[in-house]
Amino acid sequence: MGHASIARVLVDSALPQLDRLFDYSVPEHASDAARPGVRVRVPLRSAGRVADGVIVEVVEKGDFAGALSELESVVSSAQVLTPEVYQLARRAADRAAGSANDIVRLAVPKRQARVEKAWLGRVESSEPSPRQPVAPVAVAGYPEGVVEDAVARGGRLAVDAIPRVTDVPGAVSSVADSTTATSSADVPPATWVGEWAVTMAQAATHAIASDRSVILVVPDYRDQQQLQSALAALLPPDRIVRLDATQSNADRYHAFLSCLEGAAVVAIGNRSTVYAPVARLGLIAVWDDGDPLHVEPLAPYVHTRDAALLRQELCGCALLFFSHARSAEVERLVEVGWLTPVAPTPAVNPRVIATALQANDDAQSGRARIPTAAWATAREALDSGPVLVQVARPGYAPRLACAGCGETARCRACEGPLGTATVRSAPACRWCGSIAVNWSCTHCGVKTIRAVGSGSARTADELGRAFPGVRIIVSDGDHIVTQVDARPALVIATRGAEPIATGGYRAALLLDGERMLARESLRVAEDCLRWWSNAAALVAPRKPVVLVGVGGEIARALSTWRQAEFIHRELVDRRALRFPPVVRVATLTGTADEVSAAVAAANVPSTDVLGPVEAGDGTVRTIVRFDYARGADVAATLRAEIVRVAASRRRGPRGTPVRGSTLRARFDDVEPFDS
DNA sequence: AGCACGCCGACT
DNA sequence: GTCGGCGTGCTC
Repeated sequence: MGHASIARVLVDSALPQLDRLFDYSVPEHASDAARPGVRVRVPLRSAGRVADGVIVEVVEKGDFAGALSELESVVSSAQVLTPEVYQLARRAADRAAGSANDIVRLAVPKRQARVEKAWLGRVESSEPSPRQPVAPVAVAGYPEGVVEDAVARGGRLAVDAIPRVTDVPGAVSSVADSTTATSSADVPPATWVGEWAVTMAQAATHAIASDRSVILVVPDYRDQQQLQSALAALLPPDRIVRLDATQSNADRYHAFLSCLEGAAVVAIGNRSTVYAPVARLGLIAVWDDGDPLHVEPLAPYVHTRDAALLRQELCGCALLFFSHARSAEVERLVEVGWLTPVAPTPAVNPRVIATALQANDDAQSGRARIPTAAWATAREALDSGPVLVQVARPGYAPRLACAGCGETARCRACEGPLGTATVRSAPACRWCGSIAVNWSCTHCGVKTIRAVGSGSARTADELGRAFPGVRIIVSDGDHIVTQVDARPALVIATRGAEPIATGGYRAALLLDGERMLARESLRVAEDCLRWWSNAAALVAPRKPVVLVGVGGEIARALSTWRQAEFIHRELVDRRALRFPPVVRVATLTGTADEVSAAVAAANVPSTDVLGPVEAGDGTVRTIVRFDYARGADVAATLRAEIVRVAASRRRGPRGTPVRGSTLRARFDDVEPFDS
């Protein structure tokens, strides 16, 4: 043995020009240890240092003509970067004009030497203990075999979730009987979950039963809890691997390593879980891809949905997108035939009453924040159980204005808007938190403030007065309640923070719809439909969901439970305007010179160049849009510009940095369209 | 990034 | 003559 070999190494560097493989010769003594996927240390001559890296492959003959340096050392024998995940990182980075390194950092958690040693000791010393075979569980509530077939053949579906809550047998039941609402601080297993979680768990059993792994991605930890409870009822614990942000680094790294053991497992977690190195991937399922928590905030900003699509293409696994209200992106994929839509059979439609669509016999109350019909619904439902009240914003008065001129009251220190958290609390800045003392209006000098609008706390106050003796539970961003029991209560929640009620809510009031729709954003309608649909799905069968103050197509879409038709029309509108996701966009920031050079290189018609606009700090921002067919080409061109700018970035005379920034590109970010 | 290489102005 | 400025290029 022992013939000379060459290790191809991805060097851990933030420099775009180093984001490729470097060849190193493997010294004789390291020839056993230098296996693909292991972490190594390598010399980088011109940088004059030793860099961290990962071996991507070991070959006999590399393609580099010059003299090779030797690997300095192999850090450990754990093969943390699998070939599949490397391919995915490379493709995802290329698509986003970013670095594979940045994706690898998301995909492979930082090494925890202790955890790794313990794991290696266990895995290398003993035979893997065989895991119990798993029986597949039929996917209930859908046309027979449709979801199962997709899992078996690597199909791609957009699944309309069943809008119901359901109890999961086998979970700890004390929660349902507890007298106080459960806070996010102590996280019990959910006993009642959205039925979507059960469907996803059932689909997962089919992959595991045929010895293939599953990746389940959810936006946040409350969704994750539901899914975990649903999974725990169907699969043994050693088949479930949790990868989430609430874990300690050590737990997270251990979970990551356990994916590498080779058994078919279900990896469950938030967005970066889509890169989990599970063996024989058979299924990726994503819950509610329209939730903004699926947007990766770290460069190169690859969305869970896009990473999932790439990985599906790479490995041929099944891919399922579950939601109550399809995102525009998934709707587009349905319309181009890439995803097949699947709906529950029989259809399950919440009973939605849109006050603005009703024959209006009392016009006055139709304009009230809580019209009489909604009061009546709440009053009646409160006899039998909890009632959900969805509001737009937390706090007491989300906005404070000058009593004189009506301008928004702003913080002296930072210009942030003032608000009050409770009835008694003093006005404080919502950005920096400083208390506003001796406030006076900068426009007219008046010294008194008045409250505008109602937050969750004020709504709770008002409802508490209207329904004396009724238990009030508030769940908002500051304090999220995950579960409530079946006894009567008014549950006031900001959108997205709704607890799950045992047996489902007896009614829901969706307030502030008009205000939610007033936000200036490309996705308002889509987001609102999603928030309302997700809330409606928490209500018990045939119990009323009252949508207050919103009419038109969107109200009709919710009340007929035909969200896809609404999103379809939304896409038609965006097609006319050439707005995403009908086209792709890239947001370019940097100095004026850099950006204009990049725009020129991208070679899109001038009607598809939006900008430049000042972006502060001497930088500008330009958006270019282009068709999907040009995506690879535009990304490669922009990447070349980024590398060129980074490589030629120089100091001006006297060593002062002559350029304040470098060129950056961000793909498919719709926020710039919001203004 | 960091470092070497290289090509023109002031100096012992 | 050559010492050293920083513009340019490369990192296996």
